[in-house]
Amino acid sequence: MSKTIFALVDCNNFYASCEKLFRPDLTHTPVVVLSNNDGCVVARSKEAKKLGIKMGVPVFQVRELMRQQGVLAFSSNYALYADISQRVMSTLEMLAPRVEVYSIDEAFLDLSGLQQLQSLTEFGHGIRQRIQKWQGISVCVGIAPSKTLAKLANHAAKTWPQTAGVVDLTDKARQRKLLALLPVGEVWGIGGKLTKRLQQLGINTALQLADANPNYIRQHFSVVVERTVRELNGESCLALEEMAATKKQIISSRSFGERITNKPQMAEAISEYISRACTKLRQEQQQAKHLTVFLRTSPFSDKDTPYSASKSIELDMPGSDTRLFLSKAMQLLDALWVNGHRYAKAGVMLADFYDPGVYQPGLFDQPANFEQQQQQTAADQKLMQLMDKLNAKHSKTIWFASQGAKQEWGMKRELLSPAYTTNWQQLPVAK
DNA sequence: TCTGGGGTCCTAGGACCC
DNA sequence: TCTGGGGTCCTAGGACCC
Repeated sequence: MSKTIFALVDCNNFYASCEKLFRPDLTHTPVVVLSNNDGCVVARSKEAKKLGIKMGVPVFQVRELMRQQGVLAFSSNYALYADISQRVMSTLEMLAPRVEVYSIDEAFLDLSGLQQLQSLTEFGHGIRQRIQKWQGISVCVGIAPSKTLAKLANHAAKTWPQTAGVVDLTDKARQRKLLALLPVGEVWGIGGKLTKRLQQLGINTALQLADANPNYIRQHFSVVVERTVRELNGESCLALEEMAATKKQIISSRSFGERITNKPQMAEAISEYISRACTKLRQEQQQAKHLTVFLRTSPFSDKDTPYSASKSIELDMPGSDTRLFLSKAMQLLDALWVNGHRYAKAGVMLADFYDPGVYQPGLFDQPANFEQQQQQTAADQKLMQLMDKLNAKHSKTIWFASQGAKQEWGMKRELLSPAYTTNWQQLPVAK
């Protein structure tokens, strides 16, 4: 049995690259992509990075710089990114036998056994060339005996141009050389808080973390960090997961384009979120028994009195019918709503999932109700299926009146690019 | 004036039981 | 008056990721 080898393939500046795909005129223009409501910078082209625009900054803080430097901004266009992502992932699936789609712009590949047949570095370059040619997206490839090391190898491939976008970190000496160069905060799973605590113990580099005693780390931190230490030493603790795990919760929430101060508008927003969450729930072919609704004012404002509240409810039986969750959510909203606040955000969460038909009623539930409920459920399911089918073609073909037609509180997306690949009306035109 | 959204996993501590 | 200890389950909150 040969040793496991992972590759991490990660798209470079993914959202910004997607925006440039159909705009050859922007090849050398600095481009940023904004979060919902055009609030923060969530992606930057390499030109924008060079200008010092940081990931996650609020747009208003860099607006002047962007104007001076001619940086072009786009609202996030998830329909486009998801479509390009799918194409990249299918290409990877042709090139490697086992692929784990880790996020919209990253995938882990299992390269075990490949070493006997060809050079891993060459294989990495093959991936880069193919995706560049077929999708027009540039990727970097990191190769190593554990996922955590593959992440670092990828980081190295992105950081140092002389690697030409591929780093093979299967060699132990090479691993240690790279680890010594990297601050501990660059390690996958080590965030800001852990970095601080580790530094207090004199652990500043990735190599120092790798050389720490796993038991000591477990005592002072957790099993998670202990696993990271082992992974840094080339011991694979995190397996490749090809099958997407079934979700345990579904959240739908948004910041409002404008603050909400009246309850009917809030009811519209909550209805919209319930509708999205239930659609997702049915896509997952699951039923939920738990519902949470939450509202809050802006945590950044110092003139608004802060208010943040959530309430939950357990249904008698798990379900996926939008109407059922709508009526429960409105009850929760009645209990949560307080007049006089300027609400900035709200959302709903579904949890406690069951496969349809497997829920065991409790000892004291009324069996008589179940038969009735089940008959009703069959009809309800048909209705929901029909609705999902209609909305799958063109979202918002039909919707519940409570969601509101105008949605004045809705997201700001003033800088949206066309849906080049997912809408016939907006296909790119070759001139 | 303007600050994203959607997830997962782990731990600590309380409630409860025997 | 004296007032154990161990186990389980659940929840809230913290930390991380992209």
